[in-house]
Amino acid sequence: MDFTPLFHNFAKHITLTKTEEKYITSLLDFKIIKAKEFLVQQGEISKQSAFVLNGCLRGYTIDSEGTEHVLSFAPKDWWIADMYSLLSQKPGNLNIEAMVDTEVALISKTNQDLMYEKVPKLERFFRIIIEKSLVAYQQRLNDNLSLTATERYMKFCKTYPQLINDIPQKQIAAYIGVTPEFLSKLRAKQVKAK
Amino acid sequence: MDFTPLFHNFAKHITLTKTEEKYITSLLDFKIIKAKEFLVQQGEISKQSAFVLNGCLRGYTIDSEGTEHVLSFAPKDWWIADMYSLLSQKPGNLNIEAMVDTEVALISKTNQDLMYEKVPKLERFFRIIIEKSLVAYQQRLNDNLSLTATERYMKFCKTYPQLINDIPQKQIAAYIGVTPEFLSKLRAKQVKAK
DNA sequence: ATCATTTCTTAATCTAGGTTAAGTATTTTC
DNA sequence: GAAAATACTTAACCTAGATTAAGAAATGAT
Repeated sequence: MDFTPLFHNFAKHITLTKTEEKYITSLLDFKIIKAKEFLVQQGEISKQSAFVLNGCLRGYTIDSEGTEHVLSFAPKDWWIADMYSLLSQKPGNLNIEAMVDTEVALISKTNQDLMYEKVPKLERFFRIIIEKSLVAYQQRLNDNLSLTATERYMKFCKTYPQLINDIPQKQIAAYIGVTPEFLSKLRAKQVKAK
Repeated sequence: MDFTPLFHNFAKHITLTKTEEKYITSLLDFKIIKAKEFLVQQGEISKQSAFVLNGCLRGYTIDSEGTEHVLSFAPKDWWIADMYSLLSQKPGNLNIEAMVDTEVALISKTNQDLMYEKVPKLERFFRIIIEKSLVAYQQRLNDNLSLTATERYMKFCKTYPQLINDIPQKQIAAYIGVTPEFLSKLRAKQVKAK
């Protein structure tokens, strides 16, 4: 149960004292999520955010046809949560599932609010990472409005080179917004083009 | 030049003293943007965020084919900025244009950073509104991945009832991600269905 | 190692939504 | 208030990507 990667993450934007680190540690939970198990499932009210210490989670929704849509992958050093449910305290529609056995640091909403009071610097930290996340989602929405499936796939490959070989293609398809069959067709065409 | 709506907006999440309000006011600029004029254009490095006192702005990109994609409408009481450019201080790809004559309160990035130092409560305020914005973009991305054009149009009508009659249909089309011709077809079908 | 499950590929067929084009409102501008 | 510009509609035709289906390859469980 080593939270070092989390404190490295904090250190990217703020400086914490040893005392503050100990205090924060006291508010964290550690959990191992086995492959294919869930951190949250749709319909539940989310109680916590997760920071991935190692392994990989994915957040996805299931639409009325039963099709999955991946909203985010969270490999090592990424934050993930059903922000909608966490903020509104209403049932969410996100499933957060482990793609491989995954270790996470968990912060409950209650403890996060406590942390903000006791260590106001964290308010800045989370403002900054949420800003970055917002920019990424705006960019991705824009990509979905303006790029073809092929362009989105190529962009995904550039943006997540480490994930390409580690995750099933059907998950990439569910992220860029095409069927697995069509992604397969695209890739076959690209190979020929070389 | 009346910033009252902005302080009402702050009051939704934090409480400011009169002194703090005066200090913040000293860091704001007031500007009238005439219809069809720009607050920012793609290629520029954004220097400020805007809060709409009255009127309406829209943020859109133009893709390689010359097609416009609306990322956000900002009517009265909304915040808008090219967050990517503002945070990275690199040239952005967002155009922010007034749809009608619009009055805005502007905060430069420099002054915003100053404000965070002097009035740390604002750090919380902006964390909260950015969180909400993030949830909205996640939801919208999910809608674009999982809903049909008709469903997205109906959802837009529910979400922005006040905008429906005030903005050109082609802007709604550029927001939900269809051509104006196709939106026109959808609407004709809906009218018949009644 | 073997069987079962899941993932990936290929190919034929289909469709939501795009494109092109031409005509009809509706605004804007002077 | 007439002319020009912009927005909206309709319709014929087109295409990127979906669907269906069936086989091949990879992974996992026992």
